Order: sequence, then C-alpha cells, then structure tokens
Amino acid sequence: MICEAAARLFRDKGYKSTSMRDLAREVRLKASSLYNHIQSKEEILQEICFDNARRFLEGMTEVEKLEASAADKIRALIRLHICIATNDVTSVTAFNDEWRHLSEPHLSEFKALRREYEQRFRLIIEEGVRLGELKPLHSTVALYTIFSSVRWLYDWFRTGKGISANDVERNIIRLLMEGMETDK
Amino acid sequence: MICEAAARLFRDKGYKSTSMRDLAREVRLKASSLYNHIQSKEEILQEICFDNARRFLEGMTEVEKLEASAADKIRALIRLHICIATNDVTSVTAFNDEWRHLSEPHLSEFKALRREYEQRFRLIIEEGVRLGELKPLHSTVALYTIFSSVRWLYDWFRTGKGISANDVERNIIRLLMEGMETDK
DNA sequence: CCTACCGATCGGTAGG
DNA sequence: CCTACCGATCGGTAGG
Repeated sequence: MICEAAARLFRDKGYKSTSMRDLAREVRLKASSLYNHIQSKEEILQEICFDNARRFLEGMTEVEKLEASAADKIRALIRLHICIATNDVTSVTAFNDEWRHLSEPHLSEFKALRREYEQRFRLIIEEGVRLGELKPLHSTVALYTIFSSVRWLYDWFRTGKGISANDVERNIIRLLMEGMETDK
Repeated sequence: MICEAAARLFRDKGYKSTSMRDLAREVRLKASSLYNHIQSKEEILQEICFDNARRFLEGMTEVEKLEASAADKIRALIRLHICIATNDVTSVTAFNDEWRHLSEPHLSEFKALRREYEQRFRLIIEEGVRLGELKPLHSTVALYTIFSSVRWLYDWFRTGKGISANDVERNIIRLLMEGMETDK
C-alpha cells in the first residue's frame, strides 16, 4: 500500500521531489508514522528497483530456455518488456527513471544486474547475426534501440489512449523486425 | 558558462538533486554570487528546455521544405535528432529528462511546443503510409518508436564507447527503415 | 563578488 | 498511530 503510493509519486514527481510528507498524505498518515512500516525513503526505492530487475532477469532465463530462432527469442523479449510494463506500469517507470538516486552499495549492485541483463540480451542478438537470421547489425545499437522502443510504453500505458496492448505489441514487433519502409 | 555547468549537473544528478551550492562550487563562486548572473534556478532550466525545443522545431521546418519522399523526410528527422544530440548532448539530456520540473505557465507552454513537434512529425508518417511509401503502421506507435530509438543516444554519446556518430546513425536508420530480420 | 543570514522544508527520531 | 521536535539543507536576499 505504502509502496504502491510511493511508486506512483516517484513516477509523477520524481524521487527527489517526493517528500515523506507527500507520501504520508497519500496514505492518510502523519509522516512520522510511516516509519512503523518502512525503514527509510530509500528502502522503498530499493524495493522498486530490485523487484523489477529480478522480473526482467527471470524473464530472460525463460526466454533463453526456448528452442527458437534468435528472431523469435527477441520477439519473446519484446513481449516480456511489454508484459512487465502492462502488469505494473507505475513501478517499472519509477525503476527506469529513478534508480540513479540509489546510494552505494545498492547503486553498484543495481548497475551490475542491469549490465548482466544487457549482456545476455546482446548474446542473443549476436548469435542471430552469426547464424544469418538477423541482418549484420551492430549489436549495441540494436540492443539499445529495442530497449528504447519499448521504454516509451511505460509512459503510454499510463495515459492509455485507446490502442490495446496487443495492437501496440504487434506494431512494435513488426516495425523493429521488418522495418517501416515498403519494399522497392 | 553557468548555464553549461548547470546543464551538466542537471543531467548527472537531476534538477532537484542539484543545489545552487553545487552549481556555485562548479563555477568557483559562492552561491549568493550566482544571482548576479541569473534570476533563479528555474530560469536556467527554462533556457535549456526552450532552446532545445526551438532547435527541434527549426529543424522540422527545414525538413518540411524538402522535396522528398516521406521515408527520406523521416531519415532527415532521425539525422536531426542525432545531430542535435551530437552538438550538445548535455543540454539535450537535461531537456529530455528534467522539463517536468518547470513551473506554470512555462510547463504548459513547453508541453504545447512538444505537442506541435509531434503533430508535424506524425503528419509526415501518415502521408507516407497514405502514399504507400511506408508500411501501414499505427502513426503513434511509429512516432514514439522513432523518438525513443534516438533518445538512448543522449546517454550513449556522453560515455562515447568507440562507435562513431556516423556509424550509429547509419545503423539506426537501417534498423528502423528495413528492420532487423533477414528476408525469408 | 563576498559574509551573514532568512524562512521553509527536508528525512528522520524520541517518547508516549 | 500521534505530537513535538531535531539538525541539515534548500533557494534566495540584504547589505556592503
């Protein structure tokens, strides 16, 4: 309850702009009473960041197990990102934008998890290129382009403007896999 | 000078986490002396946000004048985003991440400029689809996918890991226009 | 350009 | 769960 309210505030105003008094008002307590439920402001941010990091890494493990082409694995990972965003937009947005306010050693630990996820994603791309299933793309460029392409959804689903998650998913996957331009 | 230092701090720590004492230290003044050069902390953020908004809109105006296909105009706009990022990464990152801390009426004014840019971009995509130069994509999905695909560069150029801007540009444009997957 | 200082607000604690 | 309060820090001003 407190954690959900905090995630919403962190997403809307940012971690630093959210005061414990803001959070207390939201859950109808006095600021001091929050500390019967949590240890500190940062502890909430830590939970948000590490819960989501875990979700992504678990999803990656599932995808790696698939007997599928690199292109299909990438499609599955794009769906993973969209699925996580759909299930808990608020939390994943805070995780995306506010992790840098973690203090050490949590910051370094978080960065290491992020890096691990990226590395495993990159391996899938590189294997696809090696096997000729993907065009000879620079793996880093491809990696970050995919990440970014689903990142805007975290803002999008929040305001939910009429397209269904399924439609968006299909469009993004097609765009990234087949491109925008018609064949000449 | 003050403005450049502020942009760097806003990018690295965020607007709210940057104190006027941080900024003063950076330019070797006392905090109070800053106010002989600037009016307020927010004024600096306003300059950063509106300068960049103007850059994007001017670039858009140039692209609209081109006698070219929709696909070529989109390629030109992708280059515009990358060009602006290359020329002043710091400022454009602050602009991207920190505009929400603007106060009214600047916040609404900024959002209006942003919306105008998006609308003009969307028109180009929709014309391309109508003329059959682009696949029948959902224009909003295409729009935000393009925006996001170049957004990560703002972080990338900052740490500059060995690929040239030209290489990155070519890779992103190819990926978005032709897709990742090889033809079957 | 500085010293000195303002009221407001911050995250958090003591004590009940 | 609250009242009362802490020291630290915030953006900014007065006055020279």
